[in-house]
Amino acid sequence: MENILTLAKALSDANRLRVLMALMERPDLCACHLVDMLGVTAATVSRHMGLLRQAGLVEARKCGKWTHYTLCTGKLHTDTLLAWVRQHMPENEVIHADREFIRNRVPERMGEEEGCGVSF
Amino acid sequence: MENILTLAKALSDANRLRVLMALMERPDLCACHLVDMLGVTAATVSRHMGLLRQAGLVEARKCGKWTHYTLCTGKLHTDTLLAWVRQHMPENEVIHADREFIRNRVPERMGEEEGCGVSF
DNA sequence: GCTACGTTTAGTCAGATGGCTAAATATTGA
DNA sequence: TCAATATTTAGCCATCTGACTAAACGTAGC
Repeated sequence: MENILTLAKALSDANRLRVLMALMERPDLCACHLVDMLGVTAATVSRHMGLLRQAGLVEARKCGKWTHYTLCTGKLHTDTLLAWVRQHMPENEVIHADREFIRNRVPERMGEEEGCGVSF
Repeated sequence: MENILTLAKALSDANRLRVLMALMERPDLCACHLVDMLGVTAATVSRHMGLLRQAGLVEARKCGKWTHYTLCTGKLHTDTLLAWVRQHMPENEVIHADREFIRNRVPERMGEEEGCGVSF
């Protein structure tokens, strides 16, 4: 039950849902992108990502100064849950704006070595 | 997003998960059964059921003095979500005990007219 | 109408949650 | 080493949540 509870709580916040949708649109976003996209402080992003990581929904990869996040794949229960989120998330303004933000402000391919490659 | 948020929050409580699992085991439980099963007050059960109802996961049917609850079916997003819960809920002690409770203390077929038919 | 019983609502309280700022930590580059 | 930048941790505060009690509401039966 703990596992399901942890996953449900991880989805129980609008900003965390936005992050998950963003990572479906563009894997490998780094924290500084999420700070700008959500409009909250780096500290707040850090805590949200910690929760998503603890729930097993995302994994972090340190790349120099930057931390890149990716959706976890390969586990049946989280794969199914993320598919459910993607399928039933309505196309609202916020999600649409986030998608635009990513397309306009986040480079298509982020270098493996040189961090996120953009300064905001 | 609201809808997904509401559903995620509905699943974010151990007692509500127990209720959902109980309703999968035995549809049509009435509030007094849930009061005994969860070991909380009727007021608390009432609020939990209100949240589950608002989320579109259960529906209530008034039968004389008693209120019977059933899982909502027929909507893709909630059907999928409930299937996910059923499939990935681990067989822990609490869930097992609840199942035993239902088998031992809740009659197999509850009358349509005469309420839940048991007194505790 | 009155009583009994099941449920809901109102009001209160403790603990969890999400946000912030400030300080600490880690890494890059001069 | 020192400064700059990205992230995390600690500490604080406002709001949300889940529990309770007490009171209100609804229905059945006398």
